[in-house]
Amino acid sequence: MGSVIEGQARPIRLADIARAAGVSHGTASNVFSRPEIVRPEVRERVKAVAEAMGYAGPDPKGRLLRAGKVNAIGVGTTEPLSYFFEDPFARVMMAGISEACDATGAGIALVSAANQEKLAWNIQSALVDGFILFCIEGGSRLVDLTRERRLPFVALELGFHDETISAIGVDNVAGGRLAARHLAELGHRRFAVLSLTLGEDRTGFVTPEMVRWAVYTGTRDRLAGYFEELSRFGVDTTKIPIFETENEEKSTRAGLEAIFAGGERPTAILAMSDRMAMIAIDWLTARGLRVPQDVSIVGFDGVPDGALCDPPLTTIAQPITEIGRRAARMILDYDGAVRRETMGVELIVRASTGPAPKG
Amino acid sequence: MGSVIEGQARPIRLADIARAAGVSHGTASNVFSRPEIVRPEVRERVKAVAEAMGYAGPDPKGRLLRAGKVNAIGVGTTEPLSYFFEDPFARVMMAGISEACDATGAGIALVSAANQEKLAWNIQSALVDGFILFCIEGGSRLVDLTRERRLPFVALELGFHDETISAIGVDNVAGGRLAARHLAELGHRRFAVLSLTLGEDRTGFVTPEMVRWAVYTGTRDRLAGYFEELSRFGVDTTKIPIFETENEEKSTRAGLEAIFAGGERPTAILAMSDRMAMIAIDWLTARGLRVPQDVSIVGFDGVPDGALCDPPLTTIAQPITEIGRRAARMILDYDGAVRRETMGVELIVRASTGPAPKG
DNA sequence: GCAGAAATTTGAATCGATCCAACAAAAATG
DNA sequence: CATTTTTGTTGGATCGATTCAAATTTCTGC
Repeated sequence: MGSVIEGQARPIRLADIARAAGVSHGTASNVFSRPEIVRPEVRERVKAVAEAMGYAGPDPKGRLLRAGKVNAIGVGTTEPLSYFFEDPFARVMMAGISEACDATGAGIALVSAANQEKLAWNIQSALVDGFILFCIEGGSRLVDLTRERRLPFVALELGFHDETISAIGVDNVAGGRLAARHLAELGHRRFAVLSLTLGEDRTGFVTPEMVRWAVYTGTRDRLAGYFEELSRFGVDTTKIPIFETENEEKSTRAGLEAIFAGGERPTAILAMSDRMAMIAIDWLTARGLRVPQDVSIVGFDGVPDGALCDPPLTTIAQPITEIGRRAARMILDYDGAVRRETMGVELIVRASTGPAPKG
Repeated sequence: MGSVIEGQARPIRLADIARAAGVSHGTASNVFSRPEIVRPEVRERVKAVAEAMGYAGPDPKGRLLRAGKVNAIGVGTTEPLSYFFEDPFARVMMAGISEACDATGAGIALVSAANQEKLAWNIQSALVDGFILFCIEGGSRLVDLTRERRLPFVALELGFHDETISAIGVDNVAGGRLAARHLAELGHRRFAVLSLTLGEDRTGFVTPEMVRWAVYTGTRDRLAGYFEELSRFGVDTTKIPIFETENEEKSTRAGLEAIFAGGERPTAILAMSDRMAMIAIDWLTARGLRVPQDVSIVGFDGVPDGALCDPPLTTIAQPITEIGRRAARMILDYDGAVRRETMGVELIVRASTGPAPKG
């Protein structure tokens, strides 16, 4: 009796178990969430009934509403989800985030979406206690969207003027300086810069005017660091070509074409990411230019791949894992305060830089 | 009036907005989830009130309970979370999963935990519509735990006899054969096997007896493939040393030590993962043994790193990305059926294998 | 055998939304 | 102007659990 022909039975709820076992839902609930406070006899009976009826255990959906905390942190980006598993920088960062999450048993929810609209929806409906945002291209939209959720969040890279949001990044000016000084001390005087994006959605040569209006202050600061230091060595920085790329194959190669098309070829390249630096090594080698004998290259980031490529890359290393760990901790230990942390960077000299060629 | 001294205001609910705007909660709900059915005038008023009160939008926790679907798929493993970002095989697999998720706008929740107890809790309380399980070490516990959630799930690698669970993997016997034939045809007659785990938590040499009782039939099948094919070339397979590792640095090196300690050194190594194969190349090179002149090595998996190492790795490539895509699709398009898919593998000849040394 | 303390159990309230049948108002039709 | 249609709004029921004050049962000690 009871259920009739009914083919598809709907899932069993805790209340069904309670009824079948002849106890109140309160008690049934306790059997699962605080078993020690219910009399052993009753506890076993309820468990037996649950087992017999094929109860899957308290549904987290229901629990969640009452409990409030999801115990997971969301990691958002405007790139496709595969970015997290393919980009070397993201991977190291995620490893750091993972570590902090593992330590407290929290989960990680990856949030992204192809188009603007879906992204908004996904951010709005992500079941998380807070967000860590990879603020690359389109970062400001992402931040705006996230802000509306009114959940704690941290931006990776303090790429915004906005002091009201928590962020964690590195001392970009110092990094720029370190890279520039290293090359200048090796005798280089003719430079080119492979730059990350300054504003939204564009690539190509950059004018000083555009630098002034940069949306991404991280990019701007690295440039500032490069130039301040080079000036001290008497280099005329207004002559240095700056090519803005999207930090991937195509636009970086285009940038190199453009840079080497000119008459006065650089002997040293300042790349704002290891990714671009490695693409540059590749491009140069393919053209018969030797690294570092003909052209020296300094990267930025310090991803593990940089140590493995040929020649191994000289770079400005960020404490990527540590940044990830801290970002996760900020969300996990959120106390309502806005935190902005700046981490130090380190010059790692490997084989992609050498003395400037004579003449 | 109303709220008094009260420092910490509790978050605004949709009902609060409805009251403040003088509409029913039904209408307020519609303003956010189906704005087109509410009169523009009312809609704007409610939105204005929401804005003014600092409403964060409908809380997904509430929505979830009613909707039932989370729109996210869980990916579980017994390894720490960083496994997903560091292991090359896992990364390619995740890229495939990501692709399928991106296509439908679903999210990915990473589930793991250091200890047994936490893992159980995390699986039980993961907010997902289904699971994809990385069944490596400790896979059976993971499967048991997941089964209790009574959500759809797919095991990666059909590493279990159990025909009642959905799984997707490759034709391990065929893969084993392909690898073995390739080496045999190059003239090799003395072999050694670097094996993945057969049962739980052990490393060391393996006896035929143990192979018979293998928990992980994937491992067993690869072995079977190796041996069947080698027999056809007249090799006495009972003499081939099989060393079981945990697919990482330490135990693999230990295995190589053990294998090369014997008098009769192999001229060819069958490794059940690219990871082990690459560690082996490293180990051999460090001992002054040339690959492939002195020792040939065939890997298994076909991870991208294999093409980049020195010498580039000959391997049995699995369609890893495709497996990931299909696994995700199985969960996303779940229809209640148990599906078991077996994908083909492919021999990719690169430079880690060559003719057997004379003598 | 009984008062009082301790241990369990109960059931209503709550978490924050969505859904839908019923109703009301406005617009279209005859 | 009465009647049907169309369009919008309402409020109760529901999703599946947890919580907690109050009620009940069991245990102690005398």
